Amino acid sequence: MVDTATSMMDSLSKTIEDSPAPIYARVKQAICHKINSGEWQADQRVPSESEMVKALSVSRMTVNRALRELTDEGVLVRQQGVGTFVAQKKAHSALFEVHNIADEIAARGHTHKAQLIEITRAKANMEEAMNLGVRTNHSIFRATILHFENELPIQIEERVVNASLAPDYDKQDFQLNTAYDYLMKVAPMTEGEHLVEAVIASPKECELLAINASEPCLQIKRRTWSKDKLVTTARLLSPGSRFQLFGHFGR
Amino acid sequence: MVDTATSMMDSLSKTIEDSPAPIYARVKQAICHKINSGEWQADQRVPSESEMVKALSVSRMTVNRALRELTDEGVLVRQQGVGTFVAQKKAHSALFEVHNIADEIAARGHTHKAQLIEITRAKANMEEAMNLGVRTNHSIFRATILHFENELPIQIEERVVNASLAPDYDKQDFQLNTAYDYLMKVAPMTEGEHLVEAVIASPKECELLAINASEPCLQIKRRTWSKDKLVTTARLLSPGSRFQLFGHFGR
DNA sequence: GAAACAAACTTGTCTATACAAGTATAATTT
DNA sequence: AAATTATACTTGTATAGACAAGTTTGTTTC
Repeated sequence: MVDTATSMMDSLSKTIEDSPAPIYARVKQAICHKINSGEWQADQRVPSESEMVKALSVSRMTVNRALRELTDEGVLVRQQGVGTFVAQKKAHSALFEVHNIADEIAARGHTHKAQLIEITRAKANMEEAMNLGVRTNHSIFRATILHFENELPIQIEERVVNASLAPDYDKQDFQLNTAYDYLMKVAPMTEGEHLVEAVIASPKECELLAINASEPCLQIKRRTWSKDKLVTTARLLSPGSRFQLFGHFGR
Repeated sequence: MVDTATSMMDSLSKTIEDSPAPIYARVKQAICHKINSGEWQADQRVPSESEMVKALSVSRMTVNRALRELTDEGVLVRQQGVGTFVAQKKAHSALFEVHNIADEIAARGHTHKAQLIEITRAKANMEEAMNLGVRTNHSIFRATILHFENELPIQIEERVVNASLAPDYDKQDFQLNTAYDYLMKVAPMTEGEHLVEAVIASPKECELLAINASEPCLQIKRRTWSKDKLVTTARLLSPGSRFQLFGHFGR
């Protein structure tokens, strides 16, 4: 319906005004806003690429990139020759909920203790910069913390924090694990990802964890964002015999 | 190094010849082949976009799309002004969203194969009954499947299925992995939970996975519900060196 | 030798245009 | 009215060129 399409496009073009982000990202944002607000319903046809090109005065490649990325992200569904439609919300979406390890241990009725192995303020090397999405030599904190549950070492935490976003990170009391609370306060977690694998710990790590060299360990690499900013990367290493990871998805 | 780059590009351009797939997809494939074969190592710099444009006689937009998509998939790491590098780990299996392992492997551009080790219809013993939320002696299927990625064993799947909810489970073609599709059809997944830990495989499992006895393995125990019914429990075992688990939360 | 500056290289993004392939709609023929 | 054909619309993909922004390398100056 022409009137409806015009109306959709008119408000869509209003939505993407005034932002320093790339145009393709703003188009994505505007579309998501339409969907999240309920204005565009599941299975509803989205304006065609050429309609968006006209309404937004941008190139088709830019519109195409926005729509394609939203399709990859499961927000939209496209079919060649037919059109683009709002995807139905998936029945399940699995998440790790990221918890404060102290709270997890307390929830088990056990006692948590943290031992700060080291913390330094430094300039990010190239790898750290890439992992944190900052420039090389950007100011960071590097911290290594050993966590105990009922006096038993349960996890080595190696963390790199963007010092710009958490300037007083090194002033926290790591024995009370206030560092976690501090991070949540200055840069509330909005997004994260984890990579989990089974590894063998290095000799030094075996010593810290009080395990022998052949014991398998669970390694979790986690990156955490606040809004669009990558706040911290962490590598968590736990003996397989003492640590499990639980996840739940669905209702 | 010019010679090395020329060599890289020469063989890259040979790799992408003769395929009906879109050019951007062929470029992706060729790059993945270089990486998976070990010819391009982690952290190694990949030829620049303009080098690839020249060597492959394709447009920069086409190359850019291939590199960008591989970056999104975790295969490559890019930094503006610096270059494109091979990422340190393979594209990882998305967990906690439950996917068909065959689809995950195909999405990486690899070949999946499944070998049915055994399947039997049986009466649930007490432990199986408890795990499935059914009565002891309830009718179940027990299946053990060995999954391969590019001819390399990557995972042992031990599964127990509630036969009432999936009566034709044993009639599926496990080499084509239609069992997964069948389960999704008769009992669509609405809820699940996972328990992940690092373990050492048994000698028999080491043999199936073609690993030595000291290699750490990732074990995932998963329970899956359809509506309020527990459909299946699975134990997935993968060598740490070949398998990672990825999770994402937030937007 | 160090610092400052310029040049070159690299990725990020955008525009315009074109053709391929698939589908829906409109027009024509029977 | 039904079938067939043509047209229009839509997404998929590709090319060429341009400018912005970031980084590295080379040159010049002190």
